[in-house]
Amino acid sequence: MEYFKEALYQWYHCHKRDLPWRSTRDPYLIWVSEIILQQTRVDQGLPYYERFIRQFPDVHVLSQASDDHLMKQWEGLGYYSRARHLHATAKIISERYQGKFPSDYATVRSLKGIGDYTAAAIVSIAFGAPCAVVDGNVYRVLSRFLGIKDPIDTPGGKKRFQQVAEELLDRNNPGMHNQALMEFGALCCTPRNPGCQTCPLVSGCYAFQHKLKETLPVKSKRIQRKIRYFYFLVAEDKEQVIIEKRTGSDIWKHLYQFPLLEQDYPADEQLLLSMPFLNRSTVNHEDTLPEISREYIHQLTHQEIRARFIRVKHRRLADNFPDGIRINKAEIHTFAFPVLIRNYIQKNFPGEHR
DNA sequence: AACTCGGGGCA
DNA sequence: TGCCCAGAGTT
Repeated sequence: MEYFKEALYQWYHCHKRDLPWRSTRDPYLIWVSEIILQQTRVDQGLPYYERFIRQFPDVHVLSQASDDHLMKQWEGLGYYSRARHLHATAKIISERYQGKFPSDYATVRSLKGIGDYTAAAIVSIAFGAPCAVVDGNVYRVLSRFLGIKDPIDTPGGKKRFQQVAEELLDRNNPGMHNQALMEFGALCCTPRNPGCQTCPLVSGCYAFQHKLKETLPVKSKRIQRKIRYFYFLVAEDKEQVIIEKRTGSDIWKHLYQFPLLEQDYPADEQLLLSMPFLNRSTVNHEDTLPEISREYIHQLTHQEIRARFIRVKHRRLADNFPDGIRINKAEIHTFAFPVLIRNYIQKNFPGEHR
């Protein structure tokens, strides 16, 4: 495997991208970048990273941030529990560790939002600790090059890949080794249309020789989507509109939305207009009739959201939203919304965006 | 072990 | 459309 490693490092030296978290060893910055990059492409995460560290340049500033401001910075990035865990962990580091980021794997691994991958990434990159990372890139590169057919989404398979990665690790420079493996998977050994023509490792690649580059790595399960129907009540008058905060164990926790009626099936329009929740917005003869928006379809990994917005323009918003939050429309852009709702807002609420 | 958490990019 | 992305937490 020395051939593999030498060729990989050579490739990395020539082809690595110039990314901001590569020019620092500040564990805080490494940590933030790793959390943002969980299940997120570099191209998508990069602008969020830049803005995030500008807003929160160190762990103390982050620990002092308000929840809403933090979520606003994360708006649109998805997997919002990452932001919550980041916040909680920043407080722990700021208080219990006096702002000094722990440097051993076990302690780092015990922090909220940091699993096996992220702990290994932080301690290897920031502190040079001999820990091997296993992420989607590593699964792909190792399964293809070595012809490992164990599924990557079962405990047994994960254990196998972890062992192989640890055996392969260059203990002289674990951070560089880990990043080289991942960068190679991201740029050359890609999920589809891998660059085998220009690959420096092709001569030893099991998948290439056996024409298995389309079938490796192996996954045992496949995802299935369920469809949910969301009907949002946009109750407003000239100055104000009603929103509420999402709680409970569901998507978009701690983001805001308009008062919601959810169904497992599409609602008939007449039925919709007679919905009890619409009565919360007392419609009287001085108000305009409800307007029902087009259907917004929002694809997520495990579900498809089909949403409509029922907009009621009141002459004067009554005090009948006990669990809602009454805000000035001019402030609506300071709250974090799911992308689906943000899209609606941008088209239907004039004013300064961000 | 199986589910669930988002959003965007790609063929 | 289905799959994937510098995965982690919950049940």
